[in-house]
Amino acid sequence: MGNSKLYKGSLNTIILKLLEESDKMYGYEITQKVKEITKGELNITEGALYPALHKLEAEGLLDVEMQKVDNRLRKYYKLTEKGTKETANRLTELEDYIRTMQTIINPKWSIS
Amino acid sequence: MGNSKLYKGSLNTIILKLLEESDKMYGYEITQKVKEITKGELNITEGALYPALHKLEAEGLLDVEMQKVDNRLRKYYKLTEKGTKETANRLTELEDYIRTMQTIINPKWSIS
DNA sequence: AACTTATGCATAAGAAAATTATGTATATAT
DNA sequence: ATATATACATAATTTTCTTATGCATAAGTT
Repeated sequence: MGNSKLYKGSLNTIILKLLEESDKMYGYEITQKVKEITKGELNITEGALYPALHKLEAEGLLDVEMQKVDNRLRKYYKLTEKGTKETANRLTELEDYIRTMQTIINPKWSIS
Repeated sequence: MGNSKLYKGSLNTIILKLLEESDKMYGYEITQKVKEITKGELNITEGALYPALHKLEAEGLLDVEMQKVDNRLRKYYKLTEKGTKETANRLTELEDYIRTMQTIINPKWSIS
């Protein structure tokens, strides 16, 4: 259990990105989707996911809608307008971070 | 101050990578080097750097050597043998993480 | 029928790794 | 004289995880 690869700070961006793609999702669905697209590399733990969702909701980035399926309760989350804007910012930030990391890992300053 | 871009967990890998490149460096030098190669994007704070260096030393990944230059004390750090091996691991891990993040950000599963 | 795994949510305790704020001290530039 | 740069360090706090636990229903297994 635990992946030791989920670098702190990126979970929120992952959630926002998935919601941008899929319109609305519920928590458990997010964990499964991440596991699927990363081929098991990333396993979002519930202890990290649910508090993160609650926080994003509290910040006004997500809206919630309850739905009962097969006698089990689901909480569907979707981006608010504010959330859609913020998603773009967070993605840009993550892309910048990745580019920065690649600059350090794969230094061009050693070529000259 | 503070950059909000230093995703938690990657600082140690950055330090190790720089030491792999430069043989030996002192703390302040590391902050300046990172600032330089990232064009000011990443600013390592002292409150993060020094405890990180102490921890890496305690783990046996770094060796220390004091040196007085211009009446100011410098603590030069260099990789131990163990540190060199661990650096390779951490870099692989970071590359995996970056690849995973790119899979999520830039999804191929939306093409089909 | 009993048991395990999957689905679905939640929270609390603890650890890890930052930020922010200090503190000390010397050197250099204005 | 004063501010900025160099050089280290630590304490308090915050953020963000992991790990552990709890509840509840559905589906599959022995």
